[in-house]
Amino acid sequence: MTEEQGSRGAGGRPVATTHAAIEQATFRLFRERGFEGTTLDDIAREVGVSRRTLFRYFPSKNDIAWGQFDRTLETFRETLATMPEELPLHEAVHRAVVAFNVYDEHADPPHRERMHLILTTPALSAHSVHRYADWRAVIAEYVAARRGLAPTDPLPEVVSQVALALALSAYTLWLREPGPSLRRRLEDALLDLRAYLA
Amino acid sequence: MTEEQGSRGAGGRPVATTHAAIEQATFRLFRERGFEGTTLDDIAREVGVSRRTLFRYFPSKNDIAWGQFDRTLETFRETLATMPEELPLHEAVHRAVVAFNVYDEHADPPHRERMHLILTTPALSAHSVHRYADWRAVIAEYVAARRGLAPTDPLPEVVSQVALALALSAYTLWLREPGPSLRRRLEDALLDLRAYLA
DNA sequence: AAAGTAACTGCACCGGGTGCCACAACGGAC
DNA sequence: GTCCGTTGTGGCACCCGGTGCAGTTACTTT
Repeated sequence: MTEEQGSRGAGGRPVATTHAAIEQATFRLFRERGFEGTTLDDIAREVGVSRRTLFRYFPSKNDIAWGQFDRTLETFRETLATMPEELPLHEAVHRAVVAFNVYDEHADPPHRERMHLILTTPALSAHSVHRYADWRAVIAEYVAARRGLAPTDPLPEVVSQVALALALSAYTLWLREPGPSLRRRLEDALLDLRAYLA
Repeated sequence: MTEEQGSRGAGGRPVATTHAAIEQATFRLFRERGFEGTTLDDIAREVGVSRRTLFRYFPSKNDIAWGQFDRTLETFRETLATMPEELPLHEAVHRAVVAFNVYDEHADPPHRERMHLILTTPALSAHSVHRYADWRAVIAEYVAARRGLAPTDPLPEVVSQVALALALSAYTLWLREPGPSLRRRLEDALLDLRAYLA
């Protein structure tokens, strides 16, 4: 449930809802009526707040689907930071990516439902570019730090783009049919790439 | 200028404009007022048609920026199809990607301006996911055909995603500063990836 | 001149998103 | 208990992209 309201500054009107509550109500509606079939008025009514208030919690309808992704990015950054220096760069990045994606397997709403929604809804898959850019920036920073480069240099750019490409392939295949685990899909994607380039 | 109106069926009111005319007027306005600062009413006025008519030529404001991309995809498909069978798969894909992107270097509006607009405007870079998906599908089909797989199998999926990743890296670097040519950037991206994985 | 046809226009409407301001609900000071 | 500062909420007006529909315009054919 991930309680919110930690360390609320003194005074002021109490909040009427939480990110988590909005997220859950929203997913419930998306499940029933689909993404396009659900208006922000519907969500506001379901949550019990005004439409205007929704925008104080999420900057757009699209963003609700990603929840507080920026929070989990912090975890990702830490995971990368704690990778042993001895590990080859590609190995460190790969392990961190796997750890990051296997991590919130039991999130709420469930990982699979969220990713399925995102990857099959046109508006969401388009909007997600911005979340992916944030994710890539984390990788680019790590690569740049380890190689003494700027995050805007060629290598960090290429590595972060390719890492995303592999992750997206893995997710697409994983969501299409309930065969191998996501972890397995991620491993296989890398193997396929290596075999392809060899 | 790419004249349109080839083989117009008999009868009916003549067209009031062309895709090319709309594209040019639009880029002029984007250059002056920016993407967000330009409304569809502005464009319609500039072109000399009604707002409603714009939607008969382009499905959305975003799509104007890509022009008739689907046409150029046909070229891409043919380029791939004529690659020698003897060439290793990765080599064939790579050469086709390079040829495709160096091809319309002298397009109108200019290649560089278009790509800069697309990659720096948030709404456009998000929307472009759909064009990229079309582009990837062409690659996936080729890979599938050569390997006797379905386009939805792992290898075609991974290869098309990675090819896009490399292309996007190359474009990003190419647009950021006027150093090496786009062709060079594409070559280097692949070299960087190989070095990274080695 | 009339009929047929294809494209354009105008209008009403929907939904996401924003700026602005008034108001509600709390805690603290006295 | 009252007043005050604080902070989130609510309502409203408005902008803009996008769609459905119905009517009109301009050309070709017979």
